[in-house]
Amino acid sequence: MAAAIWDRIKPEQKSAVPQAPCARVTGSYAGTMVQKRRIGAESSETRARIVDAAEQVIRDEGYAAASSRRVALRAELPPSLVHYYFPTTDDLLLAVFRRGAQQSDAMIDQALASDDPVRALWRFFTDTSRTALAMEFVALANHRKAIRAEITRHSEAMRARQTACLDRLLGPKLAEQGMTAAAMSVLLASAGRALVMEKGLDVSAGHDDARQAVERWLDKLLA
Amino acid sequence: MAAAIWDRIKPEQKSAVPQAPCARVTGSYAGTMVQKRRIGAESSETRARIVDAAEQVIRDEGYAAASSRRVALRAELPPSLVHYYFPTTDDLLLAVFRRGAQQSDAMIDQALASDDPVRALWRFFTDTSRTALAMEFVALANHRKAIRAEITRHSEAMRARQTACLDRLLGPKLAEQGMTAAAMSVLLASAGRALVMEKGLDVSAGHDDARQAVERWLDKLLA
DNA sequence: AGCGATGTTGATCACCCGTTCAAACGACGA
DNA sequence: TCGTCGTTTGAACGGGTGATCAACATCGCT
Repeated sequence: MAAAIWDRIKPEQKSAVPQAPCARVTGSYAGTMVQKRRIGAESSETRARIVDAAEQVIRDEGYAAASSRRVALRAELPPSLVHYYFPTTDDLLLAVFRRGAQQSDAMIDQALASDDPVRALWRFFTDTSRTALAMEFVALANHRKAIRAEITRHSEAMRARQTACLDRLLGPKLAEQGMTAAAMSVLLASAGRALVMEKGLDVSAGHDDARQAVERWLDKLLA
Repeated sequence: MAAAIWDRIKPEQKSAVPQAPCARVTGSYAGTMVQKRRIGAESSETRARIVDAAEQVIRDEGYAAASSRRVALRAELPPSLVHYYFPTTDDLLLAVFRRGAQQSDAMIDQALASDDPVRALWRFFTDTSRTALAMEFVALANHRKAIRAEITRHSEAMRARQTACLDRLLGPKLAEQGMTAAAMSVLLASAGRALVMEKGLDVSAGHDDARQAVERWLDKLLA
């Protein structure tokens, strides 16, 4: 009766979700912190292959399947190699996110620099493959603090850039409707995400109508 | 070298995510399938406590933390009791979802029956606690087929009900703007979800503006 | 009192996970 | 040729997880 009862009585004992069994601070030396462990070069081709595999796993099986071992399996590499390049699984996920974020940034830059920036932005927001991955990371953020911070940072930066651009392009027009560029950025992004998310669930009622409504609105703004 | 290589060479061996080690079909008897195992009554108070605990865990720590053992810990019950009432973890998650869905339905009914149904619906869409839980389930749907089907079913039903109601209330008004009730249902829901989701990430740029824009739009429609 | 249905418990199986480690491998400069 | 450094490998440790089982407790009914 002794131990078993304790196991279940204590309502809170540790933080959420698995987590590492022990801290990874192997080498402290004469008072100065030294490199905890060797880490593979960032330029390595193997490293890139691991990031690729991780992104595929997240895409295909959801972020919950993105364990270091499963990623290694997909990359056809031994699991320990994953940890050679990414000491922590968080490091790996962060690398995947950062690469995706960079690609998103590039796509947005391209959209905003095109000759029909607003509609290009709308197309970006409704781009299925990219948005689906982004949503996985949002879900991931709920219990991976390191990633959460990065997502927040990046989201805010994207919003700021889009808002500035939309304001430059449509500021006065939007004001006529009692609207701001910031609001437009939020609403366009939200509509796009919703369409993508629901499509992933095979829910599509009203999607064509909604899409048309948004596009009609854009037409009116750009007239 | 033998076994280890095999472990990592085979790119696909099993389906995604952990899963049970063996099928749960203990009792087949003389050709007829019989009850596989005893299952607790649906009316049980303990069962309700388990569902409560599961919902709390999902809310607080994300769905990935919703393991049967963690739920049991939160409910201060031995883990095997969870499996007595919910043979499969999917069963438990499904029960949590269904209860939440029922509550959502009730809230929507109440909103649509109120004397300002449209704005009440908008308030419902921006209700933080409920929407956050719903988002967890959307993420969950990516790799739990049983839950995915249920979410799809429920989402479509909700959409249909809202669309019908909005059409009755605002049909002509919406047509003036080249819009449909279905589009409005999609767009209102998407805006609400986005606000909630981003708030969870501590991203709030443009939120006040977006909220105001939506409310101004509703004002105009209801004028 | 006896008995079965219902609820509860702790132990156990087999598996997956993150992480670490010591040992090997391979290219390249001394 | 040797040593070194970056890379790769397999095994191991500790722990979490879904699921099952045999036993025990409790209650209502005959």
